[in-house]
Amino acid sequence: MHKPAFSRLPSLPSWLLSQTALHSARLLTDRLADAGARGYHYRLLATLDESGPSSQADLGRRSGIHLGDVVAALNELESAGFVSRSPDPADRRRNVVQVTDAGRTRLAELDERVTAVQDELLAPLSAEERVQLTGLLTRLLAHHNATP
Amino acid sequence: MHKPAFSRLPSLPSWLLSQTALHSARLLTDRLADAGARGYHYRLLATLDESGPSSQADLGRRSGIHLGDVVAALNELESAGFVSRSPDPADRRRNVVQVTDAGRTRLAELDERVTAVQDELLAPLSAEERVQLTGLLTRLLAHHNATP
DNA sequence: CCAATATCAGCCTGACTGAAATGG
DNA sequence: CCCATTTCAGTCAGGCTGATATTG
Repeated sequence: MHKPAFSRLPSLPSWLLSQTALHSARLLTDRLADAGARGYHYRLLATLDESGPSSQADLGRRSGIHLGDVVAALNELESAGFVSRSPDPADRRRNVVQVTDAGRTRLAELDERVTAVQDELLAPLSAEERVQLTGLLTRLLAHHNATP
Repeated sequence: MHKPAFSRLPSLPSWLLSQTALHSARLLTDRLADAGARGYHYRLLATLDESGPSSQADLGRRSGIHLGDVVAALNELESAGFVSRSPDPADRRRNVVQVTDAGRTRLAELDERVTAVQDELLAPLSAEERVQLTGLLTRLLAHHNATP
């Protein structure tokens, strides 16, 4: 027989990763969309909150979002009043991007949703298993980020 | 201080999943592209090889590829001579899709590449850790596939 | 002259939706 | 009449590239 007793896709680690990541992304996108936000908005607000006022280029590097996308997402965040852009007096090529008070409130709101998603995502795993999983994934990520 | 000592993104399971899946997808896409193939081609050939001649609708269900995309990918596979479409005599709405001999050779070639990618992907993990990881991911996937 | 910045326009993949035509 | 099938057209998000103008 040339027919294997298993299907290969569901047993491939690359498949498992892509499928679980897809479920995860759906959960996240949906929860954020419920609040009228996208993934980029959360990532930018979180990065901005953690590293303080930055130029757009720095923001892109730290958040891992490409500059073109940073521009578009910041336009949206600025329209909603969650960030402010002002020219840097020290370097007039730059915009200094800052989180507003409304932006901090927004971030807290999104943080809650993101945390809820983590719990939904890992629901079938025990606390120890969650630590195992994040540990293994962290090592994989470190390895592949180190060797491009 | 309102600034946490960690950045939250790298510690979120959903982030770890999406990033490792991204690396994985890049590895896979690149290796397949080296042979002039895409992910859909491999998935369709593998599904076809495992479940035998099928209608396009069945193929889509089994491989998890949407019908519109099945059509496009089959067009490509048929042009390359890896699959053949013929009208089903029993139900003339259907196309029966079959793998050709060239298609089986092609699948073997792609299978090798896919296997190599798994090894590259899991390089930093020991054999036991690989089993751990696939086990945890399999449980996550089963859970989320069961509760849509 | 060169480097960095900000912006805009567009490509590609994968997942997904809707409409239309045809045959059972 | 209803339903399944096939096909095409198009949406959307994320990741990515290239060109341009401006400033240092």
